Amino acid sequence: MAESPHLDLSEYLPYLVNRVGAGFVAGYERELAQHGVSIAMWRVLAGLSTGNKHRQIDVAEITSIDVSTISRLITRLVNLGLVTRTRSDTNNREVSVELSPKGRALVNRLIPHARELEDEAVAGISAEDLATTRETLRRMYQNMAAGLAGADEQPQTLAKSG
Amino acid sequence: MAESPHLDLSEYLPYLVNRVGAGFVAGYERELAQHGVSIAMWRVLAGLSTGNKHRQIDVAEITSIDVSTISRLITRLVNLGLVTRTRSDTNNREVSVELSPKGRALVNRLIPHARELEDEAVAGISAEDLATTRETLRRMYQNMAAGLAGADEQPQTLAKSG
DNA sequence: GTGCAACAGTTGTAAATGCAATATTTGGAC
DNA sequence: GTCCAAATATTGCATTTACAACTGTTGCAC
Repeated sequence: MAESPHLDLSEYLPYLVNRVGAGFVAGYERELAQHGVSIAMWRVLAGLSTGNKHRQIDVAEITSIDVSTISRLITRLVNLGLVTRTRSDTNNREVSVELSPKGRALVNRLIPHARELEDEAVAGISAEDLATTRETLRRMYQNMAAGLAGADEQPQTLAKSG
Repeated sequence: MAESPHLDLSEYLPYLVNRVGAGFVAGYERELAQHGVSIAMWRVLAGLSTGNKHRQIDVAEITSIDVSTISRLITRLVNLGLVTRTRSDTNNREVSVELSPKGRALVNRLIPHARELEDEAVAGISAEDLATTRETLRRMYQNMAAGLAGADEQPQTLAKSG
């Protein structure tokens, strides 16, 4: 008779990671609500604040949110005046999504709170350990992206909520 | 005129963490589907596999899933025969949730795959860095739990999806 | 040029989720 | 004992989400 396998959650990375992720969400949600945006919207805005123009498919990749959800989120953000959506000049099936001045201003107001959220979470942890953790998380992501791309079919982005 | 604040996502922990979390979800989803369970169900089963009996509120805390969602999830798991739900002997408003033998067997079958998922994600990363990362994630979680409990009201668990 | 597969985005639909309201039970305070 | 607030679970309901189907566009192969 084989031994029963056992999973120690306090050592299991998917558990540790997702639990901290949920903590970040819970911690930032109320702040965002005061500014009239959801976590998902914030993710889109934060994604748009980096780099230049983005297609919706790029935003989906950056945020790990499904393209159909991105489509609807962008519609709402456009209606809120935070984002502009224009047909790409070069490619007529693509769309160019950008922060509007109002959206940029909102992001600028939110970023300090985002920093604060991170600072509170890492209180008492050494800069060295944090650097190691960041690098490890980046490498884990690379490993998973490679693994998903290689696995049978399903060559696309590793999306799916967060 | 104040400078525009800027958020470098590749260094921002909430981003790095949630992106890896989404990667784990994407990577494990298909495996779980073959066994007829969703990610949320797996989280509940994994939570129940540790320790002894659990009330639903305990499961909610462990899994970072809302109590109302847990209530419905448990109902489905009971219907699948994977879990038993009985009124607690000692306290009649509580419920005792346990893995059934069938549920235990399923968890035992799933755990090796869960390990594999983790192993693939950490390929090429030193044991030392992983230990640091695990410990850092635990400490971040503690910090956030403390922060949320202290903040104004809202003394409960830092739940909310994952 | 034509045809066709891949790409980008949108929309329909069913399922999952969270919040608020509710019911029930418990454990003091008095 | 009675009363009342807190704890636990469930249910109603509106929102969010993902998957699949669909439309339109592009870029090749020929």
